[in-house]
Amino acid sequence: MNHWLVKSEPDEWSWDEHWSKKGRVEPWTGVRNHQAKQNLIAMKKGDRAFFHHSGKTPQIVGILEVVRASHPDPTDDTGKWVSVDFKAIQPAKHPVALADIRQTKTLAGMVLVKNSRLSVQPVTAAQWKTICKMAGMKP
DNA sequence: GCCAACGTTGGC
DNA sequence: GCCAACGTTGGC
Repeated sequence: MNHWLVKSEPDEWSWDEHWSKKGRVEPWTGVRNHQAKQNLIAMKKGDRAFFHHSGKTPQIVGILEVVRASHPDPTDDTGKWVSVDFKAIQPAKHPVALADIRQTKTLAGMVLVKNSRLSVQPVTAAQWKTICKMAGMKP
C-alpha cells in the first residue's frame, strides 16, 4: 500500500464537509497540475492519504482511503484531468500543524516542506507512521 | 500584505 | 528552444 497527501483550502473543500457526507465518499476534483495528476493516476484502491488543510491554519486533519482509482474528473470539460474517489476514514485527534512538521527532524524531507505548492504528493511509510503518532491516529 | 517557488505564456 | 514577464499557490 502506498501513502499520499492531498491538500485543500477548507473554504473550498474541508475535512468536516467530507466527513459529514453520506458514506463519507467523495471525488477529489479540480487538480490541474501535471505532477499532481501523475500522483493521482498512481493511486490504487486501498491506498491512504492525509487530508491537509492549506491556507490560514495549515495542518493535517485526517485520513482518506482510495475507494475508486483514477477516472476522468467530472468537473473538467477537456477530459484531460483525473479524479479519484476518497472515503474519509479517520479524523485526527490532534491536527498536525505544518509548523510542527517543519520542526520535526525526521519529517524535514517531506514534499510538503520542500515543495509547498504540490497539491497531491507521495508520503513515505516512515513519514506516515510519525504523523499518525503525532495526530493520535491509527496508521 | 509580502514573498518564494513554481507554472504558463509569448516574443525572439 | 530559450528566457523574461506574468500569474498562482501557499506559507508566514
